[in-house]
Amino acid sequence: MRPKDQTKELIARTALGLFVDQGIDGTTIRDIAAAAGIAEGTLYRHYPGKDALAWDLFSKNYTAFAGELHRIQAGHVTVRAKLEAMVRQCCTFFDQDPLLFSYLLLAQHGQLQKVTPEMANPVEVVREVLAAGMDRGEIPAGDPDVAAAMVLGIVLQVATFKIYRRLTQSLTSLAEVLVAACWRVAAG
Amino acid sequence: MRPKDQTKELIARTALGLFVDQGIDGTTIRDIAAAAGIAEGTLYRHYPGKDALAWDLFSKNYTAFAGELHRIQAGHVTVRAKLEAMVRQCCTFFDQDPLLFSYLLLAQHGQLQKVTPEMANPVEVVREVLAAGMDRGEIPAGDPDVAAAMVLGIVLQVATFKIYRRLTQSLTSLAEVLVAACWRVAAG
DNA sequence: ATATTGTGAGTGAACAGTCACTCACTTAAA
DNA sequence: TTTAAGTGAGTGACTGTTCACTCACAATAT
Repeated sequence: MRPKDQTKELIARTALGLFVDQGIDGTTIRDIAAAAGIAEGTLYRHYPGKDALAWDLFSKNYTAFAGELHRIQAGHVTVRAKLEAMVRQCCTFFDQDPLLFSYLLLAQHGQLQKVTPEMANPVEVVREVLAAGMDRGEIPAGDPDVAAAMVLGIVLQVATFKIYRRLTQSLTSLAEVLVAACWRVAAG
Repeated sequence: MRPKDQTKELIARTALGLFVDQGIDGTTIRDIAAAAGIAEGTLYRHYPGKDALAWDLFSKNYTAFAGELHRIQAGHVTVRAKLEAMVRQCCTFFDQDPLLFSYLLLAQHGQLQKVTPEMANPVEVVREVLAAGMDRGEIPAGDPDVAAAMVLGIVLQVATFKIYRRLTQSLTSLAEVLVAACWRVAAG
């Protein structure tokens, strides 16, 4: 018998991989159990069900990432520095765990409706940084939601290209280009 | 009895709406038939099956949009003008048929693997425009895939924010901001 | 030291529900 | 009358989930 936490982690990682390349609906409990080398029933010792597994995988990592972004951003003074730090953090995250990053990006469409406003949210962190910068006059005033969308779009679409193998470089190696682009967009 | 084409169009539009707000896997043939006010069997008179319906809906509109982008871009000389025309076309498309735009954006993840290289592709159109501009020295040389990703990201993420009602303005009203941002990113 | 009991992760056949799809049939246009 | 669109109960495959059971191990009693 495996230690309990180890089995739960095995299930989580196995499901993550299958969810990313077959989709959540396209992945069955039997798929996960077979790939993890456990019985179907075992999965239910650790998770209430498939939806709960998918949601757990999403919400825990989504809020954790939001928390990291918030913490890292708080360590800098200027918008420019905050933005740079956040973009670099995204790149590092992607390169360290592309599967998890892909899942957060992919699962959004299905899970985002369950995200409550009080949950820590990466999008909100970026928006707040830009909104504060506009208030302080560091960057030109404008709609902070639009600015946040554009900045996020630059990073996330490059990540998406990597996922679909349209790009082969590491995101970290592109960090400078991305930071520069984001800053140009934000600084107007 | 309805004319054949009219029924097929009714099925297509109804499916489009359900696919966008429940996902393709989350939408059943019964859902589509009920919403369209037809019998399940009727759907099979017009489409070979559910997958074929989803693919037809995606591929026809995806390539049609790519074709429009290509045509519109060809009507301008400078990269700057080509880019502006393409961005404006995206905005117009979104505002005129947000449901269809959402579907193309959403269905990508599931259907993109069926997209063959010889199919007309909006992403490729943008990439080609930027690559040509780099060759001609109109914009600084760089990785055209990265540049295409950043430009696309700006427009698509703003569209995504609109879909999730994080933004309320029409995309057309944001066109100038988007064009300016895309140009700043492309022009380095 | 040895025997007994309790624990809970692991199992997989069974279950009830849902799905995409079929087909014998009806309806109505040509 | 002929042709084709429209119908919806029926079908079999597959789904998420359950549950009675196993068994390695730890705690307790002897």
